[in-house]
Amino acid sequence: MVNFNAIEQKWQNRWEEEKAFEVKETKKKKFYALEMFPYPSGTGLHIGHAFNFTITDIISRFKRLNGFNVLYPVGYDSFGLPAENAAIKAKKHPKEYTEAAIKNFIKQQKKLGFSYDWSRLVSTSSPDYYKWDQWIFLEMYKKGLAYKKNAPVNWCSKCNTVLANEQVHDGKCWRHETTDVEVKNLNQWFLKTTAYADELYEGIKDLKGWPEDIKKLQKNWIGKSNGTEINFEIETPPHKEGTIGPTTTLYNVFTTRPDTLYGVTFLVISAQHPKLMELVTSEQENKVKKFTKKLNSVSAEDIDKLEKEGVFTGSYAIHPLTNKKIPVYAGNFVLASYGSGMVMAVPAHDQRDYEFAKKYNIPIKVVISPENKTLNEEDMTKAYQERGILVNSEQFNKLHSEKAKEKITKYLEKQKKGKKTVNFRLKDWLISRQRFWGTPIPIIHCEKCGEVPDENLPVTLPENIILKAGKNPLETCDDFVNVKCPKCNGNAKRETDTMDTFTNSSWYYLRYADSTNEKQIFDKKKIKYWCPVDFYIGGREHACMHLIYIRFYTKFLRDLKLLNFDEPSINQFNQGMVHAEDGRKMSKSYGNAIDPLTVIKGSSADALRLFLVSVANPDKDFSWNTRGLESNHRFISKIYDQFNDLKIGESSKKTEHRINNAIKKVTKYIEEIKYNLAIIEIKNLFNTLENEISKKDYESAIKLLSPFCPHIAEEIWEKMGNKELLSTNVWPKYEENKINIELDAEDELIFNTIKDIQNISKFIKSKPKKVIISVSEEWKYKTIKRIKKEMETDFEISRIMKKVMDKDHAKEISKLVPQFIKNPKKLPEILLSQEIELKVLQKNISEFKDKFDLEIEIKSNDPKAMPGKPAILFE
RNA sequence: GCAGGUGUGCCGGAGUGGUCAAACGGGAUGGACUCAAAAUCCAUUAGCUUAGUGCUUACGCAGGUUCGAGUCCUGUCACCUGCACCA
Repeated sequence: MVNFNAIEQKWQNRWEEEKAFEVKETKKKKFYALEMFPYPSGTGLHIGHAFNFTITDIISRFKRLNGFNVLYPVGYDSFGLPAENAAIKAKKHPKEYTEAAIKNFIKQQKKLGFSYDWSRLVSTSSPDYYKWDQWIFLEMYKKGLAYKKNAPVNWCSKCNTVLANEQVHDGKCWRHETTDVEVKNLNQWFLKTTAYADELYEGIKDLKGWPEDIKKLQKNWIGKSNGTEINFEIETPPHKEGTIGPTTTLYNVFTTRPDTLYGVTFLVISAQHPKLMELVTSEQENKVKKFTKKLNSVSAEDIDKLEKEGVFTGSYAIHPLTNKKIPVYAGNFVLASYGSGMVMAVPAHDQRDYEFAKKYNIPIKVVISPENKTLNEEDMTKAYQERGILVNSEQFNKLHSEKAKEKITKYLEKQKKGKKTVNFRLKDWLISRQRFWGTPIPIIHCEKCGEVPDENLPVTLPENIILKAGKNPLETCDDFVNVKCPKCNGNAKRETDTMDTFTNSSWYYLRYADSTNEKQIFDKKKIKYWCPVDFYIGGREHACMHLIYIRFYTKFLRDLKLLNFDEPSINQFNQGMVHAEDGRKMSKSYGNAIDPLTVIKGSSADALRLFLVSVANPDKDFSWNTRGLESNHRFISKIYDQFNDLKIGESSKKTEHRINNAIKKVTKYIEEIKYNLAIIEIKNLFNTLENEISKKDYESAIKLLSPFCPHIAEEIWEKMGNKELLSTNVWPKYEENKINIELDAEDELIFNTIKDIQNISKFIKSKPKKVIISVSEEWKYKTIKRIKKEMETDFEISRIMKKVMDKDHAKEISKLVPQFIKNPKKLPEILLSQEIELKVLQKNISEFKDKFDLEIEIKSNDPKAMPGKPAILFE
């Protein structure tokens, strides 16, 4: 028995000793392969990680062999809630917990044989790293891109703390099953992602190497819409304590359908709108308060799952064009954060508004009519949301919607009652977290000077502290909180919010290029050489958050003149999800999780790697399957055994063809990240290898295998007498002239004919002495006939004959079928292969004789032969 | 609710307009080898069949485009994923 684990250990040690994958800037062309760095959870590496890293390692090894200077770094996104929770439970500092987890991760990653440059390791919870997070924050702060404002959070009154969405279960606190989670407004830090919204949106179309679905998701997420901002005057009721009478205030609403302006019969303000209460009359106050309270008991996430509901505020707005009074409602379906948090409602032409109007008996007014029809309010059962011709719209009647949009907007602009505007769905990024295990925000609050940036970086997390459940521990840590103001040296308090961990992961790819720089965030020259990332691989779930944040940071740092490119990565790849054998999500709670290390112990790292990428295209989900793993392990053992029996000498023409063809195909498939198809080629190659082969050809075969199974490949490579590492050798080149498809056709033909003879032998139950193979004309021209028939029905040749054959065969066949002379290049491959079959059949009579010890005769153009297939007759 | 995706033989999955009853793998059945098993190798694995590169029915369901659809379009159903404090 071969001990694969020992072989793997041997090569992992060699790679490490020789620093085989450590890189420096050189004159060579670079390739930067990056996987989304993991959160080092206490439970260690799972199969999903192994899958992600294997995909990236394969492309890294492939590019390295192809002469690229490959940067393939490794690191850990080590701040975060789970470490904090675990630390609370274990009464330890999260740092301790995190360091142990990272150590475990490193061990596991090494066992899988990834070709990382370990010297560049980055861990975001280390002050050397988060110092630069704070630095970026301050740069943003200086530019007005980091600011504070009120925002809702989930709040548990028992814990007296903010809850993450994850800690809210069915509207209750995760630790207090009977306590409703409240929505509370806190003053929090934001990054102004909206400042780059337009560039983030418009830049999507230039992301040529990104998958279409990710681009679509981002587009919808950023949600650029062109529309019109319309000013509505609202009569504000007298304030309760105030003595002033009713006043009018201007409120803006955003709409993409200004053409429906005359159909507005009410306004709806978001129930979460900060100024909502200013609009509420004393008569309506109780009702409104009751309504908002009901909403507050629901977690923010669930609000849009509620039925569309609302309540009248008591106030009326003035329609800007008709000057009519229209009621203002507070509603649960209007987003406070989109546009101005208030919408104009056109029940006749918007389904949500329609339902709302029906519910509260608000009038419906048709202003858009389908082209040859009239709409009637009474007959409507749902809103007419399509474009059409304007009616009931005074001077704009008879205009088409699109034209009317323009005209109405222009008219409003003239009247100073509105303007053309662009709106984004993208919100500013709330980065404040009321937690301990994150990057401290480097701001000091001084009573005299106000907010003062703390330039004395890094602002580090306190170390001698035991975390407790509940309140943010930083708040109670006096040493951390009480500081002197950097400006006036008076007493001041440090900001206790920490940053969202997504800030850490928004620029880590840059730090890898210069991970140990203490003086600056990175050396611009190094960045210029290594960045942007050539291949960025990770899960699809990051499409809308991480992948937007990383683009945002990139653009910001570019504007600081630190980068000379606009986008973080050239190519993006998203691997599928790994499901357990039972089809469910792999998870500890289901008890169906698979530990990669256990798998390796039972078979080999190479088998695991091979299996992970052989089942399906890596961008598809796939299910774990123990049998599949075993069969891959067997394949590896087989190669190893096969090598021992192999005679290194001369390759036959067939072997040369196979090897060169395999090089061509495997290279193409790896480049397209179609590893599953590459592996099929590799397996076919090894399975059909003849036992004598030239050294060069066999080495090529091993090289093809090496990105997938680097350990066994190195081992065989060494046994062949090579002293240098295979991992840093050169990828084989194929020779086109050695590829000869006729050899494949020959194989197939021989194989089929043998099969036929066997079958017929069985049928006649006796061994014949002579076999006559007769071929009909019809067999040869069967396909031509079909095409002719198709031509009779006015059929376009060029469309069907996409598969082009080479000139020589085209000529031959064009002699037979004059119609094709016009377009000989466009003959289908079907014809080609059958012509070859005929030739090869004749060429290989001798081979049949040897195999079967019988006489074989071939009759061409036999009128008696069956159409469709060469007939085989026995005597 | 909004957005994105997926649906193929017993199973996992290739496949993007014609060489498709469908690559490759797994399972199952039969056979070879063996005292036996494992491993390995070969065959079969939609139905019918006069045994033919034959016919019929098949790529979620219902329509459509086309000479031709697993592949394109429309509708529909089912499932999966994301939705801004998990990372």
